[in-house]
Amino acid sequence: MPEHDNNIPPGAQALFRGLAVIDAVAQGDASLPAIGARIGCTRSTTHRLAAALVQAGYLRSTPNGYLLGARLIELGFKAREQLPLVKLAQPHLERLSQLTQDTIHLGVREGGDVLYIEKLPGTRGLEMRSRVGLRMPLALTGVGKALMLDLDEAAWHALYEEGLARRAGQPGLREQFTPWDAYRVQMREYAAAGSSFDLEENELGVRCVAAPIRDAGGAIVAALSVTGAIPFMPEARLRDLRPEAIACARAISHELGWNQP
Amino acid sequence: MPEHDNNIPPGAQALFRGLAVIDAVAQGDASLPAIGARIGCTRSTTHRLAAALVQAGYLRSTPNGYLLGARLIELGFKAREQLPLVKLAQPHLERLSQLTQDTIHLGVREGGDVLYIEKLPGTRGLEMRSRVGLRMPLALTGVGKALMLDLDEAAWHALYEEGLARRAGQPGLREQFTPWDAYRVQMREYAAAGSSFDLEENELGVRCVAAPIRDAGGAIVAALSVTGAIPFMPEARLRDLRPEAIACARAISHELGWNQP
DNA sequence: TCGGATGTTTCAATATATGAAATATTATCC
DNA sequence: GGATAATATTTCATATATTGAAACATCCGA
Repeated sequence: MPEHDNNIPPGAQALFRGLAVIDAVAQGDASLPAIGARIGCTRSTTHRLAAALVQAGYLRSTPNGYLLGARLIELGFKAREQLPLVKLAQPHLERLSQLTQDTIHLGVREGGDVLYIEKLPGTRGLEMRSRVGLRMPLALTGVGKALMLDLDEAAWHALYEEGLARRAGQPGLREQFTPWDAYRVQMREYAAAGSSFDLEENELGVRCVAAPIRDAGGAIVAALSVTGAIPFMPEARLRDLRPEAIACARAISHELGWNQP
Repeated sequence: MPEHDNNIPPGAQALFRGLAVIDAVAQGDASLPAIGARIGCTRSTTHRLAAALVQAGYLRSTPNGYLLGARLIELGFKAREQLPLVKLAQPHLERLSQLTQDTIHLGVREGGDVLYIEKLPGTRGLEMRSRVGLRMPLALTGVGKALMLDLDEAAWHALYEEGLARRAGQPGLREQFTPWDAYRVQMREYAAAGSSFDLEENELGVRCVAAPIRDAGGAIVAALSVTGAIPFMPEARLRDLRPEAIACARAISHELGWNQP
């Protein structure tokens, strides 16, 4: 539920309403009344915007409602190509994948979320829910925590709270999530080590090691993770994988022009 | 270069201009003057729309200009999920891929283009330019021709001309493309056989067999192809692959509720 | 240090998007 | 199958949101 900035910028109400229609459809609203209710517009306005979006290929109109259109598929892949990171990181991720046999993720920060921009499935069978194009709260994933390593504690706390709030209402809710005190201690350790873990906090039965990728200026611009189901990820193996993940991330950082330790 | 219907629908000028900004950026325009020139707006208007799109995550603003934003990655993958076809066809395509070792494509019609919605790379090394999210003129590709099989000759001719016109100005232009008379004869044969070929018309050194996929109403809604580089695709093998491609397409059609011969 | 190009903000004028209401279409129920 | 509700689509007067010009700021390369 990517919360569009609710403050509509001046002079772009119609555009924003149009984009809100796309959002509504992306969230599953298929009928005009449903879309209209979500974006707060009358039937005629909603219809006009939706019709325009269909004409532009951003939506398609099926017998049972509106769906996202083919133009978005096209733009989505083009957008991914415009991230030089994906192409550049590919060979490194492949190598890591073959080395570990596990699932590899690559993600970037997008507001308070991590957005996965690449996933190499891994050869151990077991599939996880993650997919390219999926968003997850930063604070609840290994990749997300790696993206947070350079932030200060105030920012950690804010993202932690935001993540927990977002999780409320989710199906797999675990009532007693790591309390903030313990979380902070962990994050400090991760920051010191230059790599984070995720120990089933995000998805039951799934663990991962993650490491940040830095650009020429040293800023964290992405993170990768090695992820696996519990049977393949005992504590010892996680520790062993850590240097591998860090090394791979560093190699990619190097290609981006980062040369510091 | 997906030509948006130039007739803007009434009451959606601002929305359409915003989408035009996205298009311009997708086509490589990075600066406001470039975008403004393409969409025919003043600097202030262009800036306002672009700024709004950045705020919405549809664009991102980098030191050297605008690029497509992360929101589009997200929506692009979601759009693909909303095509039940992809998920449904997956296992069939996998089987075909393993059987043939070649590259498998799945595409749908989008205006006068074919839009690839799935690609299984194949294990023979040789990579081709095609990618998921890419558009190609219908008339110039194997998948495209399979999507055209049910149309009449007038439609074939229109798409043929459109395809040739589009190709003019492309780098790999082959001056003497199959003339219309020969093309028509080929298409008739394809229509009778329920499967099309592409013999290097689209990309030098690449050949494929394609077959249409039909929905419950018998309408062609997609097509798949088995594609390979010339060394692996002698005439004889192409002929042998034809029944395989047809069978696979038919199996998928069956899942869509199509039961006729 | 300058000059040209690009990015950003302001504001009055009006073209444009808006919602109410009327009409057409489709689905649902008895 | 016919009546009824729900949804889709079109029309149109109104006011509001969008527009472009112009002023201002900022960034480059010379």
